[in-house]
Amino acid sequence: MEEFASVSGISRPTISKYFNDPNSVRQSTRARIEEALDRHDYRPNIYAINQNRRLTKNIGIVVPYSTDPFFAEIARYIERQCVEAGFSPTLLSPHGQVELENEIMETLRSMKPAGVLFAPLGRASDKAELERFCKDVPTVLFDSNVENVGRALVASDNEHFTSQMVDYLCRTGAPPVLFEMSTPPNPNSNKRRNGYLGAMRHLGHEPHVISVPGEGWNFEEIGYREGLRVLSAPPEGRSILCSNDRLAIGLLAAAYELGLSVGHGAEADLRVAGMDDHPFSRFTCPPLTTISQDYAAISEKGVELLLDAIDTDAPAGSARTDILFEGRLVMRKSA
Amino acid sequence: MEEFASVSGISRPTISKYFNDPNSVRQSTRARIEEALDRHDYRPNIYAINQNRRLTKNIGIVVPYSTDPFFAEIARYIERQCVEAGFSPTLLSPHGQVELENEIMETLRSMKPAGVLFAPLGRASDKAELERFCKDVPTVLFDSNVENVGRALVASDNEHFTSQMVDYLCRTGAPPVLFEMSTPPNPNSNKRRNGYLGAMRHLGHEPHVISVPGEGWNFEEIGYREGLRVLSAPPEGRSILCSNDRLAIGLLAAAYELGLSVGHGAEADLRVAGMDDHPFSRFTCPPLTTISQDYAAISEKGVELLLDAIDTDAPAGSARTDILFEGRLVMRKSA
DNA sequence: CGCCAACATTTACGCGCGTAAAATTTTTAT
DNA sequence: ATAAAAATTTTACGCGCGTAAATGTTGGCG
Repeated sequence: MEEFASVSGISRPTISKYFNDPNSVRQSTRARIEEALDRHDYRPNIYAINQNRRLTKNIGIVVPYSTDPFFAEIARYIERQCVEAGFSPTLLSPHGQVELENEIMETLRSMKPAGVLFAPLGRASDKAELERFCKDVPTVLFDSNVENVGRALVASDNEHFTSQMVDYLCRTGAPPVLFEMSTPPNPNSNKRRNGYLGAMRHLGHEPHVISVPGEGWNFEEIGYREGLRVLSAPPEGRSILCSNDRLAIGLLAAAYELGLSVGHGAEADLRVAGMDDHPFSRFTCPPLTTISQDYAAISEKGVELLLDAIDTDAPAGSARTDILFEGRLVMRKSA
Repeated sequence: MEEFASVSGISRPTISKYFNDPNSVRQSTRARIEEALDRHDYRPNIYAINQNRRLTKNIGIVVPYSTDPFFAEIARYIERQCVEAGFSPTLLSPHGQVELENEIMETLRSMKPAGVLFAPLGRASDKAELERFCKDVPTVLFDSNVENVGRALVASDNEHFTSQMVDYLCRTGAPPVLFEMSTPPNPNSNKRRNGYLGAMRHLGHEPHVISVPGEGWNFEEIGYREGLRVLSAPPEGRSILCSNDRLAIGLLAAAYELGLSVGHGAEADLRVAGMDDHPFSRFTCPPLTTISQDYAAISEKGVELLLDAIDTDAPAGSARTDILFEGRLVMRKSA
């Protein structure tokens, strides 16, 4: 930088200022710097920068399972938002393992990020550790809630998701049963079950929940395996609402294998609906009726709230900002 | 570190040595350090470390499309391998855009990584830029080849993939047509086409390639849209080999919509096969017959070759190590 | 017991940059 | 034109660590 300062005829502190914010120097100075810049292609050393800045320009993004297309997609949105805001996002994922989630928090600490967007594992998360982390680093939770942790929460209104879908299914046919995991790794499932129970009762129907066994994040596999079992004697009403699209994808595969036709036509054996608008649900057989989450809105709001949190110190004890997004019913052929 | 050195009763340079390699200090010293460590939970500042080390312990991983479950999955394997070898992996993805691929190379340069595992965009890649990058940073290509770039290549034997599948399909029914994109974003498609052509001729059949239009990485969408068109008059022989699983997933959705039954039974209208063993292909309707890539083997070998490349300087002009993995035929119900 | 090698310590410097304070120059407003 | 404001330069220090060289210490060996 010293060298570059001399060849560009400008002092080093000014160059430093320029790289922190090109608009903080005079227009003519900026032009001179940028001219010198493409003659010598100098780039400041990020490590030296980050060592000396108390706050780096890094933003951590944590998703529970990066190979899940849903999380991959939303992470992609968030990354773009961060870059546009002038930050460097880093994506980390514990792949469903608590120990890795804790390791990730350690890694993040040493990255001294300006802020973190965190989609926790949920049920499995080490809440004490998470709470301690959020005390030190401005963190916005997304997708999945952990009570009283973080500066804000941006998620879907999962209760409303199910009630929306239950409304639709009841309006167009028999009341649905709920197909879910008995020990879901993610707390959203519980909200969805509550939404289902409430909506069914509100409409005067008796709720019926099918809780299937299964551990971990292999939702399609669980949906398929348990689907084979459950569908050998399809539930009365023959309308099935799956707790999420990935379970539905497995269930559809099971229905297909059993020779059951799925759809909303009179001739169909079964109606199946999911939730999340998983990227693949457009290509299932038949295409899956579902509730779509607004990826763009969630990620935008999440980043916006994080940037707020970053430049306003946490007023200790102040209430967390919680924002829930409603879903959009996507009617396809499965229900 | 100064502080920690004094409370632990050991000199700072020795502490520094310890963090670079705990085995480089005497056993008794190591014990004393580690004892002090859990009393004061000190952690060295990575930015200061990386500034002073000529080579960081970072490894860059680049995949063309991180939301594609195939790449997400292989990236996950690679990340794990890197961590086990004591490195810090960073996953980056251009999401199909060349400009972003070039930006990523810039980002990587400033990260001063020990090495990079790079799955290039392929056809779209800026080859000159990529070549320059690989001159400066030890890089191992994977998945997709760019001629004479990088220190090694670890990929699937794509020609063999198709010939393997063609053999199978011909042995069990009519010779297949090849369903592919006319302008695939990835060069592997060309290898696969060549494999198809060669295998068909070798078996004495006339090859028949259906090249459908479509841009970008929305393979399912293209497979679906063009599938609807192509399957309105199914090709003779009614055996279709798709250039990759994602196209096949779209094609299966189209077949389903058109009421065509897919399978290898006598009563089926169509046989469909894919390639890659996409995580979702077990749950298509019917489950997709495909060629599986060995994720674990590819990632292991890739990391191994990169570590080699890292501690042996590139003998200028020396030949690149190319390793191709054979696929395994996965027989499911679609063909 | 004394010697040698391996390991630790002391001392010292430098990495590339942020940043503060004071002095100076340039720009803007009056 | 002149004063005030804004931007820049000069000077100087520190961040937290790697690393080299010289010196000191330890433990095992004959």
